[in-house]
Amino acid sequence: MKSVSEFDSDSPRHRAPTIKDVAARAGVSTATVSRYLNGSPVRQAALVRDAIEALAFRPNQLARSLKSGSTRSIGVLVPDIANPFFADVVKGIESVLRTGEYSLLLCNTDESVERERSVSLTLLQKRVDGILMAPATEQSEAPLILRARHVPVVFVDRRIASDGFDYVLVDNAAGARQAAEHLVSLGHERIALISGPLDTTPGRERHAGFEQGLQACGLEIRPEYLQVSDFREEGGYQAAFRLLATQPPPTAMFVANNLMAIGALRALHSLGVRIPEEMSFVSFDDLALAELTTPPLTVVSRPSTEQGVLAMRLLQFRMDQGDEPATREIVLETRLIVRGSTAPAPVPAPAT
Amino acid sequence: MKSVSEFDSDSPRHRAPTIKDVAARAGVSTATVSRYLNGSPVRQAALVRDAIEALAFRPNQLARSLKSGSTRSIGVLVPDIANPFFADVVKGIESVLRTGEYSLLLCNTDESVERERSVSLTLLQKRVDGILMAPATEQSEAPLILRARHVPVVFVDRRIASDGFDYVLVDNAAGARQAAEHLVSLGHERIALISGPLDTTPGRERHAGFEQGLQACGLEIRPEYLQVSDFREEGGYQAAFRLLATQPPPTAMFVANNLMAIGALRALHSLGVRIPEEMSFVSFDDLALAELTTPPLTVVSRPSTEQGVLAMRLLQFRMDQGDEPATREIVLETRLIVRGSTAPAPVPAPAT
DNA sequence: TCGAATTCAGATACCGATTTCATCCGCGCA
DNA sequence: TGCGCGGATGAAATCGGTATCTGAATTCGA
Repeated sequence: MKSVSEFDSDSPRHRAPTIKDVAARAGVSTATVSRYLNGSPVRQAALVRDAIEALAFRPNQLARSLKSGSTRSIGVLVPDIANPFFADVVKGIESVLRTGEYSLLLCNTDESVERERSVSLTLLQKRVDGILMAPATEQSEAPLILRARHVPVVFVDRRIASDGFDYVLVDNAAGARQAAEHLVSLGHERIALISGPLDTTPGRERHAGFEQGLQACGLEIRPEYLQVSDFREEGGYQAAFRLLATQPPPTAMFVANNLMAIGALRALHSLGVRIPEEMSFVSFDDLALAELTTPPLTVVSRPSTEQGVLAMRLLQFRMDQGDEPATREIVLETRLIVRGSTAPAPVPAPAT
Repeated sequence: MKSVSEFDSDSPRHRAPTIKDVAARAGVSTATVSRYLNGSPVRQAALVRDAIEALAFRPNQLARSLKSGSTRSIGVLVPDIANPFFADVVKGIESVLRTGEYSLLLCNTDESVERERSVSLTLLQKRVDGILMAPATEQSEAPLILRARHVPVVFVDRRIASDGFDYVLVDNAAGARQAAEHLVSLGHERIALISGPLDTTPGRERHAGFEQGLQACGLEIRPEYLQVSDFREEGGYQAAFRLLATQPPPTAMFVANNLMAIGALRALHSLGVRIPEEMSFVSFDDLALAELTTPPLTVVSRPSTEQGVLAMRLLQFRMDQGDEPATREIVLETRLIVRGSTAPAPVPAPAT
């Protein structure tokens, strides 16, 4: 083999230039280049700058992170990025990230604890500086693994059973209660509920809040009017179908999230059920076209993007503070937006 | 200061265990542990396994990546994750990732070339193995920087001016043409267009396709019926308002994406314009509630999630193949879904 | 003009893994 | 019993940066 020293030293085929290449070109040591990069005063600054420019050198963040212990990246675990709510949350997170140099590692968990676990381990290996997550269930163990490793974790929208974590939540119970009271105040008595999984915070709290709201008005939810579903469009579709098959059918329904609401509406639509004449309809979470449907939808709305923003701020704080023991919990307000999909009950209840 | 050697060596306060800790505990060398981790036959396998178990050791991916040159992560650049289309694309990407051990670094570019540039540089420093992006404009320079560094890049939904890249696109022109022909076939002549930015592929192609479609039917778009907007909801709202102020107003409109369509619908709604009696409405991209509005919306639909899946597959291929020169271009079909928001023109055109 | 204080540069250890290379061990066979 | 061989092992180099330590050069005051 002939000598290829020229190739070796001068034109590293596809190799990204390293600090060594810069040092050689500028005629200084790598330590000096490193100092230049980090703002220390360097006499030959001009030479170093030119060398960096000429080679289009970009310091390898991996090497930096390995030494410094900080990767400047955070993990975000959401059940479903195609759910507009979580897309909004992620957008909120992203908008705060932007100010710094952090990156966002996004993971879909598909509501699966198994996947949540494996993804958490991967993030652990990748040494993210912090994690924002909406756990799959309240019994998720992944967060505990993370805490054992002292990775800061902030929960968005959902709790887990064990405490000692930071949270950014919304007042699900109050929102659902408002929805219940609204329906009752319109004279409804045959009221149905399409719930989410009861081992998730929003599922449980919205369910409980709605029942509470009814009970406060002296009503109970009949078993046949209760459908526990899965927060998915298809689940909402099926549930609505089952509800409509009961005799007599309900005159009002509350659907516990946006995707199930879409599914339920599709079902009502396909059965030709008129809203609100035959069925009053309220759901949790606003939807892009909610005010443009006919009738426009009455919903329990909440600040989705803000949930993301606040969660990221909390995580920032947590990452800076290290092991501050006090935990923080932010609970945002929901708002009932009454549009046209709810109306007085068709057969007025007898007055007391 | 007193000696704290016990702390140093025995109870590493918050430090994650390293391969060295495992080696010490198992009484072997780090090389052996490494070999065990990578599947080489090791005599003391049981001891090593126990040590790993006991310490809950997880190899530091940073160190691995530094040595191997592969980070097992890819960057994804989208203009707006809150746009349901891009959320679907990302979900598609994610679903392919899942099979392997890759992670996804998500970046919002907000349609800004400046932000796109800075984010690309960050990803470069993070040494991602590949990048999927929907460039902000066709003149984006970020991809060229990436190519200079030999990072595989696949474009989703949008092109850039320079060639030599892989693409997963949809046939925007055909979709827009179909929309145009559909409106003309209903007898419309006063047809308006709300376009996206013309320096983006979908903006340009849908615009051109729609004009072509009209021209093929012997129609021209009147200047006052043309609004070039920005793919955002607010932009669509404004544009629709301006269109409705013309005299005479158009009897039909085509809106070039989902968010602008929502904005435009809001405007029409607030002005009390009846659809389809006074205005036929078609838009590009399906929407979650599109078939539940009254009337249900006629749209040009396309396989969003599939675009993500295919793009990720292409990137996988590209990352495996290295510097295969041949580029691939996948163009998916659109589909016109005629629902109720388009109807015959109110004043029939005189027959030939 | 000399000595002390201050800067700045270079050599080198280090972060936590992988990998090469030389060594060593046990085993089979003569 | 001795030799050779295959396979497992440990020491050490390496990836690309940062940080410490030491030595040299500069500056300043006396």
